[in-house]
Amino acid sequence: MEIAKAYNPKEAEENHYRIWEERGYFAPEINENDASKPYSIVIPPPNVTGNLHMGHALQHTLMDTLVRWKRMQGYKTLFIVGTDHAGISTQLMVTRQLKKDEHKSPTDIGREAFIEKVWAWKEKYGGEITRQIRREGLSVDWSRERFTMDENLSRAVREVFVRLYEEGNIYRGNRIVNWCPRDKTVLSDLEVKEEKAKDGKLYYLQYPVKNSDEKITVATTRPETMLGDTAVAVNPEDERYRAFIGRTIELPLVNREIPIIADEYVESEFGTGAVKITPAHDPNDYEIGQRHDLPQINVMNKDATMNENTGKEFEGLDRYDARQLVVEKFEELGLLEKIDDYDVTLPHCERCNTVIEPLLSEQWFVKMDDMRDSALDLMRREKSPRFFPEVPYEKVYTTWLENLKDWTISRQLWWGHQIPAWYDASGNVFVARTKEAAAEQAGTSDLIQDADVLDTWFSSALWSFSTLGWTGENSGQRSAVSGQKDSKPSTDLETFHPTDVLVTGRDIIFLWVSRMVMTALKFVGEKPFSDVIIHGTVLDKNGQRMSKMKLNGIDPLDVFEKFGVDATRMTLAGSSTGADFAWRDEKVESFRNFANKIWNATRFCLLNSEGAQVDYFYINPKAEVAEIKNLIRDELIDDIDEEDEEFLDKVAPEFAGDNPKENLSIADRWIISRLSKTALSVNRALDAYQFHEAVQLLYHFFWDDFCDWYIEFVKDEITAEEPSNRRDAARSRIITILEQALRLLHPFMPFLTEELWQKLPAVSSDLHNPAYKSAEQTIMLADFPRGDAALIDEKAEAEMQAVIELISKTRNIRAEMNIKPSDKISLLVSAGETLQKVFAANEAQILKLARANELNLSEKADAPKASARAVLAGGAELAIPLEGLIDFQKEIERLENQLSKLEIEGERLQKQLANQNFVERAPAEKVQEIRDRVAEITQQSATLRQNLDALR
RNA sequence: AGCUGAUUAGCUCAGCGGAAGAGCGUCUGUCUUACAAACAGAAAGUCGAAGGUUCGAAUCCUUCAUCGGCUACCA
Repeated sequence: MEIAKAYNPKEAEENHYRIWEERGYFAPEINENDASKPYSIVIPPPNVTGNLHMGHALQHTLMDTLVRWKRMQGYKTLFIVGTDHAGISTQLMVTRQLKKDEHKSPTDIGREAFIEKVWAWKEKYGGEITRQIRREGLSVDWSRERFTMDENLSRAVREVFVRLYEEGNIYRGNRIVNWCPRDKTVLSDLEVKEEKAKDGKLYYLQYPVKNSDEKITVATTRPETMLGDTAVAVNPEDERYRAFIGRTIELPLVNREIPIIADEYVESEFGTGAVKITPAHDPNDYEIGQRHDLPQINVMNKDATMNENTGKEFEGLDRYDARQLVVEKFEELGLLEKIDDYDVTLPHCERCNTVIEPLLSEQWFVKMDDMRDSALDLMRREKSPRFFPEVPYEKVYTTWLENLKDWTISRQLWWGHQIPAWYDASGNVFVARTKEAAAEQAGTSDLIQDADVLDTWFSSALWSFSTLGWTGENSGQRSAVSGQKDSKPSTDLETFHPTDVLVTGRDIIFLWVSRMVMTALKFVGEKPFSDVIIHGTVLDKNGQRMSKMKLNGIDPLDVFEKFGVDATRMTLAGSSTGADFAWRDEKVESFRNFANKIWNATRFCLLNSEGAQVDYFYINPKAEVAEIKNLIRDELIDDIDEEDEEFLDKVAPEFAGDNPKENLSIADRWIISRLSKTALSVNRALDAYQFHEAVQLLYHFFWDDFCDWYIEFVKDEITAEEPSNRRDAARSRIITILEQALRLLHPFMPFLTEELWQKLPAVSSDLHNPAYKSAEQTIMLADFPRGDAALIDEKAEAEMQAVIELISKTRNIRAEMNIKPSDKISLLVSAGETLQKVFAANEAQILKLARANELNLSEKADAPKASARAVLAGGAELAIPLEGLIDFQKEIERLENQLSKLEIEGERLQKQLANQNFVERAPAEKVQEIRDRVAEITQQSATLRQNLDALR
């Protein structure tokens, strides 16, 4: 068989995905077993305009690993993929494009034409992210791909909006909101991020008090807002200002008389203790304004220029120019007391980084109280969803919910779900599922739809169920949208909701996770997912966050190119769950090397595979006997008495036993035991979402146990030139173990494992999980090894350990005594009867791996003085005669070194045993364990001392 | 300001009550018939500091230090 000397990831990555997809392996329908339990994950929908970054690659890897693992276990798996229309980002991008290509703004071409442009743009560029998802190897069901603006999902949005409105949980209100002057839209609190201003200043302005020479100084960071001041507030307890309360300020520049009021909100210690109040431009001032019934004077336009309320000098000026001018004017008037440097953090638009202007505006809001309570209730009652890691995210989630405020959902954009509200000529509002329904309510079709669209996260909040056909399209059954309370949910929704686990970053716990919980509870009546995995952040190699600004981002596609997708996936899955980690190419490199190791181990097996086949009974012969017994018993049908059973016991092994499957060597039983333990542990680790642990287990099983020891141990047998049953059995055994290992690795390394698995002799769909019997052969559908506890063989492991120790200590002596690799040596080993047998059984391997030409076993070896020595476990001793080669002084040092290490350990343990409290309180096994170890140390030390004496 | 997380070998990180691990790097050998992207061997850490709980602490508690994250406020 031709097989390349090194693994080339590209080939495997190009070949298999298309086949997997075409043959429908990703769709749940591939599962033929009606009794299969469902397992579902919805992908957090990336922005349709987006490109894959490391955060995606990480969460995608984790999700795909889980889905592939569960699919192989026979679950009916659905991995839902889709994209988000990402209102602001997409609109920004298309606007930029429009400007570049046609030198036009959206308003130049009008709403309808603009939206057409966005759709066209989406068709053209929106596929990028989905191509990248294919590149990652994600086993998502493309036949169910969704987009948040699909008709069905849009219907779900309107349905939810109308229902919330009808019960009074959506309302319109005039409030202080976060306004982005550049995008000219309102933003929710979560779309605003706080950033330190570069050179913040605190301006001290003096306001003259009417009918006096006195002035009150107020401090402000935004002097331009003084044009909209309608009061000055002080703390009622503040002695300094008590006399001023109730008097009047003559507001400079605008010549308006405003009152001096008292309010608890004002902190006397801060600034001057007197605060200018601008109810239309500050949330706190707004509150104070409400309490004192102050007028609200809006002084800004939507683009943050000053408006007509500010007078001729200011009108039309940008907010920062206005600020400058206000300060100058105050200076001219002699009313500018001082300007201090001041650290101030300002809200910025998450998308365009413009400084947010708080202003008063009419918007749509969702009242969250009821939904919030049910989410909190779910957590309290069922501790659901379960967060991984639980600390700190459960608390983060809960605390946020407890302090939840109403959600601003309208956006002054064109790209998105237009709000299903219509106005008649006199401004009455009609909220309905369709324009027709609104017209019916209104009694006229002369209606204008609300121009605003909904927050992108409004549709994302419904993702867990809107993608599964909540509006009825997948079922042929009646739609949930008909408005009839008794309508039934669709099949996908019934089967796959709630989903099993959500994998996401911590930045959207509030934006998305919590809202999905709330909407699913309300509209489906159940939680959207059981578990939430919060993964860490991938940082750059200096531990900094990756960002476009800093240009320190690492493009996953570059990494795929350089090291392969599988190596990248292993790197990502191998990072500790939930913890941030610094990206290092060296890490991927080591997994690239691992992939190559797997490739070459397989290559070795394949180069020696004539006469071999994958057959699980080679590593579990008892299972074959049991199966044959079952087959015969089934044939006999009628009552089977004890005699028959005895007969079966005798006959069955003969049917199975015409080959040497039963003749397992110590090394065979050892590797089978290791394999079983590994499989058990990998399953356990994945159950607990401990991906990195599973990765470590697989890495070390494959490289250390399988490659470094097992292959070396059976190499001679497998490469024997003469064909024989024995050789075929050995070849079948190793290839069967390899095949099991490939299955275990597949969820992490899908491409490599499929590529190699397909090359193995006699693989077929017989190896599939029973749920996929009629599918064409693929490792994707192979049964995931559960690990058989009955195949764990502690005796074989201990015996193999003794052999490994003998070889290792020999190698150690060779290296330390500078014995040339080509020089053969003799091994004199003294050991008890049992160990002698073990060593004898592995003589050939010991000689080969230790580069020795002689293994001399005895109860008590009579080694020449000129020998290098080592003590072994179980009271055994190794001596290597080195006449003429040995440096006695050096050998003495070696032995003294060993002795001192043992003595240090021995002393520590002795001390522990001397402690009455320890012996009485520690578990008996622990105490025994230490006693055993002390006994061994004592024996080994004695031997070493004897050897030393002999040398001196 | 509040709440959180981290601090373990030169680097990146596991381990989270029974006594120190990995990968990379370093040093020494080696083309030993799958793999030099490899093989064999070795060196390297009073587990941030100080107290406490415990028979026993890297692991639990308290305080401190340094570095992150989140939330809120900021006239």
